[in-house]
Amino acid sequence: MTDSGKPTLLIVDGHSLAFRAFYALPIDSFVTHDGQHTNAIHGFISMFLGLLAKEKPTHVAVAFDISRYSFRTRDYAEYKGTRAETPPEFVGQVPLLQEALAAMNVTTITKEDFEADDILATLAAQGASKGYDVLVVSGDRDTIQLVNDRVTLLYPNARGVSELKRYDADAVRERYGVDPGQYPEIAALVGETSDNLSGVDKVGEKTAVKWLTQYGSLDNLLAHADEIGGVVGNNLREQRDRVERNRRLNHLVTDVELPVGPDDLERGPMDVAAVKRVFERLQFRALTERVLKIAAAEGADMSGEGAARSAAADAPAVRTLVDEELAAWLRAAVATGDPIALVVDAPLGSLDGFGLAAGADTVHVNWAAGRPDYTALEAWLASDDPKLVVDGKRATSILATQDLTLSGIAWDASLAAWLERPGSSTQSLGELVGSILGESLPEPDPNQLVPDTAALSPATGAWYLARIVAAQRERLAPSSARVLTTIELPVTPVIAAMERAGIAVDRAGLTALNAELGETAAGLAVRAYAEIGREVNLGSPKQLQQVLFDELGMPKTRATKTGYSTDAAALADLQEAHPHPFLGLLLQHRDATKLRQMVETLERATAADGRIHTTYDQTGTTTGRISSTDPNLQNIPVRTEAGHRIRAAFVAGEGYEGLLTADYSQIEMRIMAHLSGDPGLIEAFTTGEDLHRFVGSRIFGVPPEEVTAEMRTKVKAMSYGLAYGLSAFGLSKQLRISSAEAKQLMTDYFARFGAVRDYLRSVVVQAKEDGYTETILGRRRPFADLNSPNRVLRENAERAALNAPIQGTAADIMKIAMIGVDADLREQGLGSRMLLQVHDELVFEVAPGEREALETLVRSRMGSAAELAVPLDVQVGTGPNWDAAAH
DNA sequence: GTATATACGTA
DNA sequence: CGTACGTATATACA
Repeated sequence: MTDSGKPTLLIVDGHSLAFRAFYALPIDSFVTHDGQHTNAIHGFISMFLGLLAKEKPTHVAVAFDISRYSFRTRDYAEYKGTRAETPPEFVGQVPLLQEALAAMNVTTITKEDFEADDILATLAAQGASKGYDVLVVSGDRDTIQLVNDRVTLLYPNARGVSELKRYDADAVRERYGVDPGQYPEIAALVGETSDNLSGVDKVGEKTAVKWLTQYGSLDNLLAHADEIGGVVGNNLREQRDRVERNRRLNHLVTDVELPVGPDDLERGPMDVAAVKRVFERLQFRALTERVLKIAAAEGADMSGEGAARSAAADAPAVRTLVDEELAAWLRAAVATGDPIALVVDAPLGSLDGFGLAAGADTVHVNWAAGRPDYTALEAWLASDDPKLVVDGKRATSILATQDLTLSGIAWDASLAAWLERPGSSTQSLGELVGSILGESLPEPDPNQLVPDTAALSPATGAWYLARIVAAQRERLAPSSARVLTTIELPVTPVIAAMERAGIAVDRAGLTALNAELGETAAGLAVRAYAEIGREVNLGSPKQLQQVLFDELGMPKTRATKTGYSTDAAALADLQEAHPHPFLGLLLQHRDATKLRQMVETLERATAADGRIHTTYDQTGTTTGRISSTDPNLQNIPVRTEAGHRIRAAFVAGEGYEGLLTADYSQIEMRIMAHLSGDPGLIEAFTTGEDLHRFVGSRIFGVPPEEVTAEMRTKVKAMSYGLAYGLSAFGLSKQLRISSAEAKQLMTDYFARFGAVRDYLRSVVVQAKEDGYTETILGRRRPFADLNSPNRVLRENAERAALNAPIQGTAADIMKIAMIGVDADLREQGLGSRMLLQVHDELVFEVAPGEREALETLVRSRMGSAAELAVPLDVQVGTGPNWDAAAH
């Protein structure tokens, strides 16, 4: 800060910050019309403007690396050798960033044979000696060594570049336990993965600090290395040369010859015309306003250019409304016809209030349950008047706890963000502000018990939300917007209702099963111990490896990162090659323990109402499926005997006559038949013959009745594997047949169903061209690695791309069916309700006397959810519990 | 306490 | 060398 009156020198490591920004901001959200990616530039400039505003530096420079080669790579060729190729989307961003900085009249510095950090080190040393307050901004930990009384480091946190952590000498001492100057000694001992510098094995920060504290310096430590005991001591002595090399390399040079010194870096007025030109080319809008605002404030010549528009990025003031004021506000806001942004304020899960934004008009409403004055608000919430929300399912659920209905959701920023980038993790409102608007919300530091920043008003949140939605509407692909409005928004309340309903469980049954499985497991463990003559932890892969490979001398299995596999498949192989009773007991023990654990989880998850309420994640998958957590009810066992008993514990609740399950049979294969248009496969689904028998008869050239069980098994594995990109190798492994036979099987399959192969190939080709796949309903999934030079990455992406339209279309169809079923249930005034969704299966609770009506409407809605070239077959079953209702 | 690796349940 | 998930345990590091 300049409070001291001293000049402040701000020096930034351009590459490291741009690179951090590149990974912090979505690649696809920042692309100019001509395809130039700009996310790194945007993130950097946004951060940089923040620094100018906050730190008010009098002198500024940004240093860049020239290449990945420097005097350090000559010393140690592998230095930074593990760094991946520069991502293609990053290419070109640095020169543009340099142009932007030039327009802003910021000096950029490079130096052949040195890294940017050396430039920072040199300028920091010069600045400090000339009496500047120096601020170093870098994402490279080596710059910690530059910190002293005059020099402060600003270091980005893991999330990106929008927040910088301030390291003065005290902060470094607190964080690392040593003086800044000694940090490189820690780093030398520990190593730096990102620079490809390995440290002393088994030595982490803690040990390094302990040693340095004890011996005072690295030199002294090395001189007394023989005093250190244990494995680490040995490692230190044996790997001393690594330490010395690391220390040599992480020392930053403070006397690089530079064309400029600190005094030459005084900030001058920006070239407003140039700023506009460059920023226009980069297609930055909000950022242009920010930079022009700063330029104006600093007295740049704005003449003839028109002053920057008034502060659009400043949130308007918030009013808190009650009673008639609120009713009037809602009337007026609704009358405009524009949607109102709504933020439900419930940080701890219970409703505290609302934030509303209509244009720049932002209001806050405190919630007090049962207050009659909220009639207008309640009516508005339940109305079709358009609303913009974030995390609509959570909003819906929280309102439901107060018997409030939320309708009229016209846009959900969370769903839109997910549809645009289904691979990204779910973002909070604050994160969306960062990733979409490139701004940052003032958020309280989560590490502070007593926050020093006031929490953001939900009304201001709503104002940001409206801006986020505007940006999303602008850029979301039309097909994705269609998926949002026709599938995701309408299915949200259906999912929320399933969560609220939960499913009843037979607690006594679970408890009994738990005890029984516990005894079984204990008995199996005792017998297993007897077989090997000692007790081991059967749940520890490490100990099992010891027993199997060292003590029992079994042949080595598939290699894992930490040794050899002991998974079920590996144990089955072992049993064949080297039979031993221990193996069978171990497998049975695992099974019993796993199931027992699952039963216990279910018992613990049972709520006071005797039901289990899972949470569905509508934005948790890349393909469009929903996932289930706390507990996961989409992976309840089904195949084994004990699995059936667990499912039998899911029952109809009080007042219901039973459960009904409805599932799509072979929906993915049907979708594949439709998408490929393969006449053979389409016929398979229209003849009424068993699918795998039909396909088997074609492949093996025998009549359907002569397809043996073995043939059917092979065909089934082949068919299902196709949609996953299964290889001949994988097929041979799974079926335990020779790879020649597997290859022949695939050849025969494609000879009969050639269009399937053509289709699967075309999916990948098209995805390579477009950069994304699309389901029948228009749901997109982007792929980055389809053209990667890295074969593993590329082939993984190819398989995922091949699967995405199939799995995704199935997910779309199921969601459409759920929307239809839910609508019918309400329209027909039925009391039956939807409880669970397991990807291709729905579970319902049947109200008395409604079994037939329910089955009819479920069959109808599920069967007609999509019009494919083959029929959608729906299997329905009913019974007192989930197991009995299955078929 | 947190992160990683392994194993395994479902569609 | 088969897609998509979530959860549990052990283990190593803090």
